[in-house]
Amino acid sequence: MTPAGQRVLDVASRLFYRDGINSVGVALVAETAEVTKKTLYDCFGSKQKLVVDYLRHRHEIWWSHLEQCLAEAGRPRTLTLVDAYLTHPNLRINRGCAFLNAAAELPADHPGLDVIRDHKKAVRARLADLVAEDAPAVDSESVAEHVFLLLEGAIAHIGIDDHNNRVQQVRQLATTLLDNGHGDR
Amino acid sequence: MTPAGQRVLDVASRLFYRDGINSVGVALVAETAEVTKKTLYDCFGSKQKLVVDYLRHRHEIWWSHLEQCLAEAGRPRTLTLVDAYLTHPNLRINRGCAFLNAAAELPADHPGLDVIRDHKKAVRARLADLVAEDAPAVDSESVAEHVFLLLEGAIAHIGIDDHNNRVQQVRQLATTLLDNGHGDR
DNA sequence: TTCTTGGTATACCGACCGGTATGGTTACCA
DNA sequence: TGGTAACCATACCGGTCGGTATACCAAGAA
Repeated sequence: MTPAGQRVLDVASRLFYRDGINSVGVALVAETAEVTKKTLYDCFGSKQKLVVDYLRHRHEIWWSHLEQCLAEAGRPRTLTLVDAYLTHPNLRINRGCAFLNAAAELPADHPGLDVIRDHKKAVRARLADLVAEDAPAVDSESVAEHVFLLLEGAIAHIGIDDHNNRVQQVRQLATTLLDNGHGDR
Repeated sequence: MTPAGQRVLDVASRLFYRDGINSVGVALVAETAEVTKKTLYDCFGSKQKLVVDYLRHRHEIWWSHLEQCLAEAGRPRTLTLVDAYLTHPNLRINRGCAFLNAAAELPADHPGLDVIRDHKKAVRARLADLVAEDAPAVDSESVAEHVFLLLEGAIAHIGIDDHNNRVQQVRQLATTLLDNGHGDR
């Protein structure tokens, strides 16, 4: 990817997340990235593809941050995943989940929806791994689903409610779940 | 509200929820409601106000349905609230939560955001009442928050994932929570 | 009977949308 | 030396956006 293309992607990621995909035109993206529309279209071909790349890019940043946190962390690493939502330096999570937000405004046939589904599936699967690792005694699938739902609920509410400590609450709830394994059966 | 105005609001509710607020123009709303744009603007004044009324309308429909379910239900009524998300006849919940979706695409200064916050706060408070009623022994605030997060997570994923039984899972988890009161402290 | 209310139909406005066309400039590389 | 790749600037395209203007019509109330 060329420097200009990288700049476009970075700017698009920031603006799409902050203001919504449909509210941000390609002209604004190009102008903010100090690039001509021609260059933008030479790099991405269409807004649709730019949106897909935005989602993929966002996933990659988040995923590599997660894996790095996991590599450095001690047990239980399930809580490390929860913490990763709070500690991320690059993507400021203050408008909820970029993927849920995108899913809310993209048309039903947009290829970006596949990226969103894959992202959620990946997080959900990684979470199941970690729960199985942390609490082998409990029904890990069920506890993973439980924690996943809590997390999704908390993140969806970031930027809506004022009190952002919901993720912290999820952390505490997850701790209890790992201990006594409730949510099984 | 005049008959034409009512028709506009009904159509707008359906289209805004199905396709997203920013993707639906006032011209399409007017045309679908078999009404002139002039009539639409006589009734609502602006798209912004139409959006606010859409959210309020959606809340009122949902709320009256909930209260009716609660009036007819036996204990525990916490589960009745969960069920209400599944059983609603009028508003087909197949694209996630209308309020979370709207919050994802509205600009930060849109007055509709207040309606969204109020709606969520109301549901959250009603849930706390019901938990206190169903399980007086447990820390009702904490369990209510727990169930609320589960519900929000499940509803946010309707229309993204294929398997829609997440609300059913929440029902089961909530049952367990009411029994043993975990999530407290 | 006149006047207000709630409509109709149509045409228009400026602004913005995603996307394209033309042409020029730099810099590196064979 | 010549060519190609990565950019720049600008202007334009058809279409849609939210919103307004003009003019007409029908029914119920004064």
